[in-house]
Amino acid sequence: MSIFGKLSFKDQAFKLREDSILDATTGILATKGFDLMTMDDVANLIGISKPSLYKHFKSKEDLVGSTMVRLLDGASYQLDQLPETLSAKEKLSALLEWALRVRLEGGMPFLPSTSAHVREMLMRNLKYVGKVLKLNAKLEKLVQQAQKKDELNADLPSDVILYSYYARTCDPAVEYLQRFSKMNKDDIVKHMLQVCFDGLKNK
Amino acid sequence: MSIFGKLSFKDQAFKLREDSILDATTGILATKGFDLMTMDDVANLIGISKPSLYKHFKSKEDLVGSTMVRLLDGASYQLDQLPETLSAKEKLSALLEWALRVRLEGGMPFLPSTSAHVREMLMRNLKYVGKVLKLNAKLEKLVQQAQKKDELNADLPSDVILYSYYARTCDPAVEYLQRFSKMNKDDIVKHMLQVCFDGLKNK
DNA sequence: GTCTATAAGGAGATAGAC
DNA sequence: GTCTATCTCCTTATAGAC
Repeated sequence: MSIFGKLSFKDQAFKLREDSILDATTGILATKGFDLMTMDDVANLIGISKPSLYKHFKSKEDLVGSTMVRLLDGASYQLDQLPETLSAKEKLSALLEWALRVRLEGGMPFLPSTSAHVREMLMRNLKYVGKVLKLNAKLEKLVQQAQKKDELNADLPSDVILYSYYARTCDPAVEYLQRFSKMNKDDIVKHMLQVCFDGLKNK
Repeated sequence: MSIFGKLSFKDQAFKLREDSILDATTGILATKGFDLMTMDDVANLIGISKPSLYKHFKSKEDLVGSTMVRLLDGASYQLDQLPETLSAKEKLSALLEWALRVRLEGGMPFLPSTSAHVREMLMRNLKYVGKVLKLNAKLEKLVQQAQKKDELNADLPSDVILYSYYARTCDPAVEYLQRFSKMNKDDIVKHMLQVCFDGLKNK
């Protein structure tokens, strides 16, 4: 009994440390990106040594994969939490809003759009691929529902809408607005959502 | 006279080689990105040795800067060539179309949006910065003209439109469509333009 | 499990021969 | 001006002491 308790506590502590490693990784990935993030960066940020870091994650690839998996879990959770009363388009909008706010708080985009290198690496991660496919299927369905109900443009191919939707989650305009305009976060989100669904042209 | 001729010929050959180096760099940047592009990649692709490459460009930073400057020159040239009969919005659309086609042909986006690291590097390049500011001023003016004539949404802040416009020139949806859909280039361009100006929602 | 120290390899940049 | 060979630094990853 006391052994179980001890193990459980140890496991908890281990899990907590892993979470803090993932937090650090998320922040560094958001600012420096994959290629420039070093294992030293991560270890130094949380005050452990590099070998200790490797006790938790067996490689940089593993560490980043785990980080992305956690992010995907967050997105899926958000999507599942949305009230059923929302329309398909409203759900898509709400999830995009969540993703934009995550980024504005120092998180990172959950699409590895930036680099073919990173994309290929993640595609070797079965856990990641599984979760991506599952989330993708849900979003694909939402897009098609929204098109059927004329909430989204039914003249556009579904994949054009879906890929453009993904692209908006990592739209660099967000960083530019955050850096160069005096706009607050709420206004940035509001405008990004409007641009996504209504476009740049006059209504 | 013959000396002048010889020098001029040498200069021409030099210029030609430099152009082919920039071509190679453009292609590699488009596929691998800055961080993963090595000077060996560039040298090998055009069949010269690395030291020869360094005779033309004194560093990787210099090489990439020169490549971006040439790309900016191309964009400015395109913009200046557009007939004066086009409206401000039509000019913006035509330039975006040009940028998308450049990317579909294996070129690269002309916004270093992907990486803060690359952006900072380019900002140290005075020639690059000068040309960016000049092009940016022209585009800013076009955006404001289009808003005044109600071709673009006047309710949106100008910088939201401008940054979103830049973002569309490097929209990752283009690569996804090119890779995963059977769509031809003309259709990709058409849809990307529509999504940019009209958004995802039903009209 | 944590650290110090280090191996192994990659990539920017250059020396020096031709 | 071009190449072969090399320097130097950085980064991933691990060996081995405690």
